[in-house]
Amino acid sequence: MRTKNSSAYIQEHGEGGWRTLPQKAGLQRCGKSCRLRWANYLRPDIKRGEFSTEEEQKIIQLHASLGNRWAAIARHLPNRTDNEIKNYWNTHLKKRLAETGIDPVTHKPVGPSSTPTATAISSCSAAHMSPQSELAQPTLRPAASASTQAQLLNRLAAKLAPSKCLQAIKTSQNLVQVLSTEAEKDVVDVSISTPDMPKRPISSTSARLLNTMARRLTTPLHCLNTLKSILSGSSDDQSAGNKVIEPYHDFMHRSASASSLSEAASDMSRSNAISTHDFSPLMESFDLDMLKDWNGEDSHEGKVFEDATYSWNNDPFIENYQLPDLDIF
DNA sequence: AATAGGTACAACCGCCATAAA
DNA sequence: ATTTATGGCGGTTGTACCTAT
Repeated sequence: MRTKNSSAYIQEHGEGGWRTLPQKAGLQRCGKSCRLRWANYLRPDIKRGEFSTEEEQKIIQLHASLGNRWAAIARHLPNRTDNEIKNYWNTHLKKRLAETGIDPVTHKPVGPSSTPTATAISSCSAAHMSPQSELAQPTLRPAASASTQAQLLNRLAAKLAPSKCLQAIKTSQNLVQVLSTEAEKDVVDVSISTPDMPKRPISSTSARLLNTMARRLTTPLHCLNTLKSILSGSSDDQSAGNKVIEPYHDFMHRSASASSLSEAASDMSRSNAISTHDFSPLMESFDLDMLKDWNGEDSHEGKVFEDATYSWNNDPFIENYQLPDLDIF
């Protein structure tokens, strides 16, 4: 195609009228071909070059929610074309996820059983994490020896959007009873944040809250069930007895409708309420079996998580472990 | 230097939705 | 109500380029 002709024609006459464009521009192409050439290559506002880490993470998150709806994904990445994103997914991201033990279609850990190994969780988490999260490792021990417990929290932290989730936590009567005054203060701090509020303070607060939760909740199982309840908006959680968190539940309900997902996500994004991510794959990957990895690992050796007497309080690792700051988008 | 295999990305194809006739 | 034109979309292919042997 003679690029100069089509570009000049479109810049002079604007987009549209693709059927007549080839004839008027003196091209031996069909209109459809010209439109694609313009949309995917010639358009002057197209961003070229390497995808940033932020863009990569956004694509992964959006793909988990939207699937192969490249045009919808592209709308969240300014100046990137759906074709470019599709190609980048197929040639880079899909492969990278597969290598880290994540099914690129379902975004769940792969393997003979549905139970992810600690390594898979860690890798998955890293694949989904922000640059800050990826770089910020536990201060007390290297990442390679981080416990599954920490990885669970790490992964959760990477997924949580602060405002709505933490507001949900705040409104959870069960948790408010469990959390200390200090923790609740953190929640209040977050709930009054505005869309213009810088990310880092929110993230730090989110991390502090999760750390506090990890310390205060009586057992890992209790914590897990509570978190599952919060994030799923379940109305019949038995162990934690939480009530439905309306705002979050509303989002989940709206997200269930593919046709309205984009609109719902857009609404929630505008209100700084929650990320566009669908948490259901995350929730399904929170398999109780995976908690068994806690047994016999490092400082948890010999402790059985099902044991109701086991408390995270005074656990030296949890006490001192600092979740990395989160990248909220 | 030649070749095979892999990779990246633009382009193509077929299907679908929608608006206009 | 039906047909046609048009544009949008996702899957796939073609090809240039790179790398290893």
